[in-house]
Amino acid sequence: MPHARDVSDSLLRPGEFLRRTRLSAKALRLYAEQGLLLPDTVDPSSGYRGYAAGQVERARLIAALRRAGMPLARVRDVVDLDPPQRRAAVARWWTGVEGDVRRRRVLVDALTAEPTEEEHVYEVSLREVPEATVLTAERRLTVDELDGFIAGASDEIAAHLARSGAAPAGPLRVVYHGMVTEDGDGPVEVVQPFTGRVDPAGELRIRLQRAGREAVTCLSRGQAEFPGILGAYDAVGAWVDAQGLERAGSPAEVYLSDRDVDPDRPHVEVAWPVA
Amino acid sequence: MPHARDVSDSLLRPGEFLRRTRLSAKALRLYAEQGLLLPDTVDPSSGYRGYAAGQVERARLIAALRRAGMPLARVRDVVDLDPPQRRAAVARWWTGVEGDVRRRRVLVDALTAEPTEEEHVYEVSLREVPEATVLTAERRLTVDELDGFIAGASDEIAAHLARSGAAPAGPLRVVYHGMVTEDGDGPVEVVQPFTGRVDPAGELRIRLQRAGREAVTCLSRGQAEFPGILGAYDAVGAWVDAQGLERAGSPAEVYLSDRDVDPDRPHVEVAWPVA
DNA sequence: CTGGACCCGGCCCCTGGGGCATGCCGCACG
DNA sequence: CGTGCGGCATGCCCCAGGGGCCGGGTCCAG
Repeated sequence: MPHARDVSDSLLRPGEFLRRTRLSAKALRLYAEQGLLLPDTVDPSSGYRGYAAGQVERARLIAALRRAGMPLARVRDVVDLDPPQRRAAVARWWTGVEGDVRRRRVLVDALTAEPTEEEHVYEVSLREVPEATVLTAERRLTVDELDGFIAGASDEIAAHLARSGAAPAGPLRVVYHGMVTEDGDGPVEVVQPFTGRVDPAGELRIRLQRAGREAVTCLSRGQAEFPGILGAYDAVGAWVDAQGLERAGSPAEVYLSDRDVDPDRPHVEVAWPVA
Repeated sequence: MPHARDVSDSLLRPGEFLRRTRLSAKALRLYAEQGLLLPDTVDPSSGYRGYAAGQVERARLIAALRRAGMPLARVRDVVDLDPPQRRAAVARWWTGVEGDVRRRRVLVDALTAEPTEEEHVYEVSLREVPEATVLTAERRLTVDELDGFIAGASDEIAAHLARSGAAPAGPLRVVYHGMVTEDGDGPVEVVQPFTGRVDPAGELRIRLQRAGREAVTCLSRGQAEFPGILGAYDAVGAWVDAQGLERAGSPAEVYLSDRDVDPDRPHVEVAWPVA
């Protein structure tokens, strides 16, 4: 029999604790360093750690969460909750994971689909855009802030329109002013046409969008997943050039439907103003 | 208009290439260093990289695969395949990812399930084990080799029994000789009782398993997911002690069903020989 | 010729550990 | 009472897949 048993009948040396929890030595030390699973006692002279038998359960919980793929930072938030809250927190986290997997699956589906008629999938056409009064929010940002900004700005715009008694008149646009001409990710403008009278508020501005023509192609949600959408920009730009037209202003994405709808239905247009 | 356009009408400077592919500068340099996306030209004096316009497509493919979560090493294997093979390779990889997610989901389900009657879920009982002739494979290994060894050994055993005209007589057992008594992960033995005559082959050995008694509890697949199964070992061990019996020999897992069946059906028993 | 945009290489940081080397600790056995 | 061995600690380098910052070189327009 090993020796550690009779020192104190519930103080486990690391080796024994490892066997009971099937953690790795490195993991165990890491959790100790990070305060996630502090040893019951640490011998000040030798540095030897001792774990209480009651810590086995906590260690196994941590091991289970890690095996489920939960990051240590979140494990830290979760382990100290009481069981019902903990279950809820784990479920919330897992919901996010599943969402992420769904997004990746859409991408993979697009990558593994037979090309069928991928070439002439971008049917570009020309259309007239009437003058419109629009409520806009504009910001310079980097790629990772993009989704958050668009979601936040469109909510803000919708709320302000509702407060003012005005109504949206047409789909939401996101104009990328900085695509090629400027540095980083140039200004991005979220644009909502509306009818009625609205005052500016906070970062929201009102401007007139001039009438004009634009080249446009329509994408399903599957096609619009990054980075496939870049092909649409290329296609529209090339079509404009091929028609002998001139690109004027900045390209935009026009959102025809909310997120999370059928991936094969028309979802977004890529539009480029021409002169 | 920026300057880079007229040097060579299809040679892109990094900045322009970044905009077209929406990769990050760091990623682009990394891929160049790793030979995944080599620049068309590198100015020997300045080190400036230049990309051909035709490389945009490849870069976007890489970006898409990375966004789907494919590791760079696998991206490297996949990008150079011709499209049909590439689609197949991506699909194969994704199948593995989905399998991994399923495994994690089982764990999360177990962690988020209401405890209901978790305490007395381990119903331990005592049973007689008759003498049996068994074909076994034994090896010392570490935790990460475990699954592979068990799968390989059980296949090998089944094949050898079939070759010899013998038949399995009872479920497969995995005996953990090293659980507490020895270092690392002590020897693991895959044990298949059989009827008929069989000669030893390769690493496969034949031995007699003595009759005896064992304490045993039955687990569903959900309960058996690591590390929940450790609780079952604890429960069986504690039950043996509580009955005033003595643990004899090494604990074993008895596999009643194949993998990937209904997570709530009985799947595995944890058995501990007693004297 | 000078400013500013652009670009290079290098360094340190993150997560969640794996692996190795070097050296201490302390228990059992001879 | 020494000695050997297993357990344990510390420290260092490594991985992917980059992010971020710094110092300095490049290149083009005004």
